Amino acid sequence: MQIATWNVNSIKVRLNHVLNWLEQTQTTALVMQETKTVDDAFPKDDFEAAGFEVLFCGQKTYNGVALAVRKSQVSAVDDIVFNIPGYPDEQKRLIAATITTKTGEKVRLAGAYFPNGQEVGSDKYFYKLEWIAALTHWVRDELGREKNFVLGGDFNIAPTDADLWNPQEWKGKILVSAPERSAYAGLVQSGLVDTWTLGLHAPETYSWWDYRMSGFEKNHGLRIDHLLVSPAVAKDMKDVWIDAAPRALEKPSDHAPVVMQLDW
DNA sequence: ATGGCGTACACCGTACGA
Repeated sequence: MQIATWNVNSIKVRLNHVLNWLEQTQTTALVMQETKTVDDAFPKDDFEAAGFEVLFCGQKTYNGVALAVRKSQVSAVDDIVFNIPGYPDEQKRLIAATITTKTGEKVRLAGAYFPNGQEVGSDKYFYKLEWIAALTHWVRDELGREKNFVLGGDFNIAPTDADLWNPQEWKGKILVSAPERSAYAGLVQSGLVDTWTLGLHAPETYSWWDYRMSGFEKNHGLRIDHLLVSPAVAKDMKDVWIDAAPRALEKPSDHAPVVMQLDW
């Protein structure tokens, strides 16, 4: 069983990339961010025709999240959540559901699009920190309820300097500031395992590259998309990687999928 | 210091991203 997260930067523009990638990789469940479309315009029929059940929580122009599961491998999708319970928010940034596989495994899967924060000290920055605090609170509750839990998404945080191609230029800035990194660590410490720390990875492996200045060709990237899992899931994890191939296609998203393979 | 590129909305440019 394979679970992945991908910031698609517009589901309408990226629809064929996403469906082709799901077909090629045979991924079981995918959470998507920055769908950038209202629910009425989400390409639901295209996902269903490709064999997926899809849930989505979107808005005009910005943000928006979705979750697709392969029907041939999943028998039930329950307890759907749109946005953080108890944290009223116009911005659509969280989706979750409990998935039961045909082999009888049950996993709570959440997909998150963390606020970008724009600039340290800005209103958007404080919203980012507040949003992460609310998410952390919710995750703690969820972990008490379901032993198999996966949180994937665009976290908009590079956890260490090894996750930046040019750490000296990012020092103290948005995506790397100490309060953001500390919020990331706090989220992990609420009872999750950062899957990236379980494997050996080539250095300079990133999940995002700027469209400008040939960022991808030069591998001038950041690693800001992550998969965090409960200990029970970590125990059955076989591998985790970033699939940079879709970033090399025509009209790519600026993010690449992060993928994890489970022993299920 | 700025913009460089891409997307959305809808102006014929602005907001936003990371």
